[in-house]
Amino acid sequence: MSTPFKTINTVYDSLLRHYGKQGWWPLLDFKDNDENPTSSGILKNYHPGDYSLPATDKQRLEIIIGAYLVQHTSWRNTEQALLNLEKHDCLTVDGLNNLPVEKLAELIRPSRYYNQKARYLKHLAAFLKQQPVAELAKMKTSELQQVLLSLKGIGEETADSILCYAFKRPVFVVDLYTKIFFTRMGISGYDEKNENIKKKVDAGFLSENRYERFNEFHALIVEHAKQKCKPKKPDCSGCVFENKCPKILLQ
DNA sequence: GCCCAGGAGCCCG
DNA sequence: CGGGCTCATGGG
Repeated sequence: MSTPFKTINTVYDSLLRHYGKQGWWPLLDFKDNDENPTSSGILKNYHPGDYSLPATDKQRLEIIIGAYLVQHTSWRNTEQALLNLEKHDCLTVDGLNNLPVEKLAELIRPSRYYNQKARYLKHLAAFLKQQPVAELAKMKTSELQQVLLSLKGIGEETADSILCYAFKRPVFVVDLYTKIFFTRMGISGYDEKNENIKKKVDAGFLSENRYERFNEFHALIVEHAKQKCKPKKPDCSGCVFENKCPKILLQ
């Protein structure tokens, strides 16, 4: 299935106009204020339009850990797990390395599969002790992607999320929402390879402000999937694409 | 009670 | 490779 790059940009523009800038990736503390490191209990710290974030290695690490925790988990539960980690000074490489895996599992319990994720995060922390986030940030995107994919608990989607939101690389994150939305819209086939879907978006986003567009597009698709293009029960009435979407069935 | 959330590893044919 | 199973919280 071939999709003109014009279509990608039209869909992106419509989503952005309708939903606005999404402010991903949310951070507990985006002021980097040492006097108030725990974000005073505020939960959804989105930062719409501020693409200078993340600005520190601590913030990058927070996003990387959040990317593990959010797997197949609501952001609400993920936030709680992150707040528990921050409260116990474990949103750091050393903090994680000094924490027994059982205690870690306890702290991240609100996120699902916490025993598994605790093991993976211990593995991550041991790796980052040798290869700090600051070093990863210097790597080429393709090399960094291979490194991320070599870690237990990081698959294709999580690797791309980390590349885009923690390291600000121009990478389009393909998730199940994306496949469903694109299929219904006739942009891609449901069984189409992620690599092919990425190529279509890459071809569309050739202009300036590339990173910003990759950042917003995935976040916008997630928001649209939550509100309207829901996986099982799409709510097409009042959808931005109500009159344009061919509503192709998923099979 | 049901349903679903910003997935990945592993094992098998 | 692709399908099926496991992991195992909390809100609506």
